Amino acid sequence: MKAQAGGGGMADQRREQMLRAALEVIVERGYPDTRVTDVAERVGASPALVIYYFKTRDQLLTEALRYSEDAWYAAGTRRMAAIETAAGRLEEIIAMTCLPDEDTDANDSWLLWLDLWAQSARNAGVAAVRQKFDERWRETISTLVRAGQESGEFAAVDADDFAVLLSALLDGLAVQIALGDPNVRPEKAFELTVRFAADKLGFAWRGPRGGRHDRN
Amino acid sequence: MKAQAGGGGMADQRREQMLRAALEVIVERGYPDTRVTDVAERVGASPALVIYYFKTRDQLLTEALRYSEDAWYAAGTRRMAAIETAAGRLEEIIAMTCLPDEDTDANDSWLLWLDLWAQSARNAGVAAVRQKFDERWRETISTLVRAGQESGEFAAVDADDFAVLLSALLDGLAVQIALGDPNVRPEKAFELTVRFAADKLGFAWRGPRGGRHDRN
DNA sequence: CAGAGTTGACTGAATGTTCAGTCTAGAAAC
DNA sequence: GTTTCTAGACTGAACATTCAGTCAACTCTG
Repeated sequence: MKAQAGGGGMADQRREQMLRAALEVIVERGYPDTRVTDVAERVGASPALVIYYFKTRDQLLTEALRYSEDAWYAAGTRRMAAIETAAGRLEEIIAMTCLPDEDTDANDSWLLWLDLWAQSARNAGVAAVRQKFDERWRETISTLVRAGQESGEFAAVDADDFAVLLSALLDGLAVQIALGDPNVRPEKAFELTVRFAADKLGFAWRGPRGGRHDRN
Repeated sequence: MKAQAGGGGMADQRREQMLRAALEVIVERGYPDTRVTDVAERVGASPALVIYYFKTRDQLLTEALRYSEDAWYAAGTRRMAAIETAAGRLEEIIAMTCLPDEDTDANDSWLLWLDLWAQSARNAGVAAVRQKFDERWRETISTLVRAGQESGEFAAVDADDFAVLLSALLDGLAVQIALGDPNVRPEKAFELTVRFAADKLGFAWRGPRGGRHDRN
């Protein structure tokens, strides 16, 4: 029964395992209803061990959110690095939030965001995670826009304003998509958003992708 | 539901008092941490009485959310009725979600929305409230757009697509505003959004002005 | 290299608290 | 005098966190 410690980095592995388990539970039950016991069960350990690693439930959950956001951001920048045109990179950003994806568990990210926002209102730790993430993301967008402007792909709009607008739009659409609103299908949301961006930034868009994942 | 009418709806008054109290507590503590006792205390009654009226905590909270959304929607349509031009009405809609307001507790609405969304993911009752509210709101926008098109104020864009876009944008901005993101000030959000709408619908906007919601 | 000591991972059984919801019975209204 | 409203005391379950200690794998030391 008891999986005893083997070699050295057991602890780190265990921690990460718990973080991932916590994310699963948060998606299933929601942040406030995620119990230490749930996480413990999922990694085949006792609740006491989870507390042993994270000190408090709140620390576990906050760290789990940070872990998830970091992973999402990293995946995003990794993907964008593989695309040459600014327009293509922008399209990828939009696709990441609008379109479900099989590689990552991006699907879960949406639900996680809802919890992240709701918790941010009262939990300082969570608020910090969100703040950092949002800033980073808007920064990514505005940098991308400036790059496109320098290369002549994009028109001369205010990059920061555009970043605020686009990120807000994506957030709003993500809510609808996460909650499965029948009036806002992912493909539709994607198309509307790209059209919006193309219109604002003045680049031509070649229409909806025949099949997404025409991987570079 | 079993409003016995009879001699003065004391019961109805009590109910509404409790609903309002519940909303206050939800804003302060968040939906999941709102206790029956909190609501009872706020109306100077016993927890047992609150349960007597609402049967379960969940029913109380769900009904409170519905109550709030209905009130917000009603306030919105009431205000719009007083404005003649479609562009003016649209501006009012945007102002309602972006700008803090002294009459209503609209400020609270934003935080309420975050909870509403997060709960919608797992609570069917709350999900129903949200679904209905969103649909109604988008309907309001698209109807307004069509009216503006008939009167020649607005260009011929797809009204439904525009409604999806605008409502998502407003939702996304509401998140930032609700959480007090320093990079997204209310006035800025308002201006960006009106510009977006004016651009899309092809009407002229006379720029930000102190004339509108001047409370100073 | 035996064994004494040390450490890190781990657990089962409390502990204490927090709440939603119930029960009993009294007060008010009709 | 029955129905409606109300409170106080209580129950029962759910949980986070603590505690005291187990167990195996190490590192010394003589």
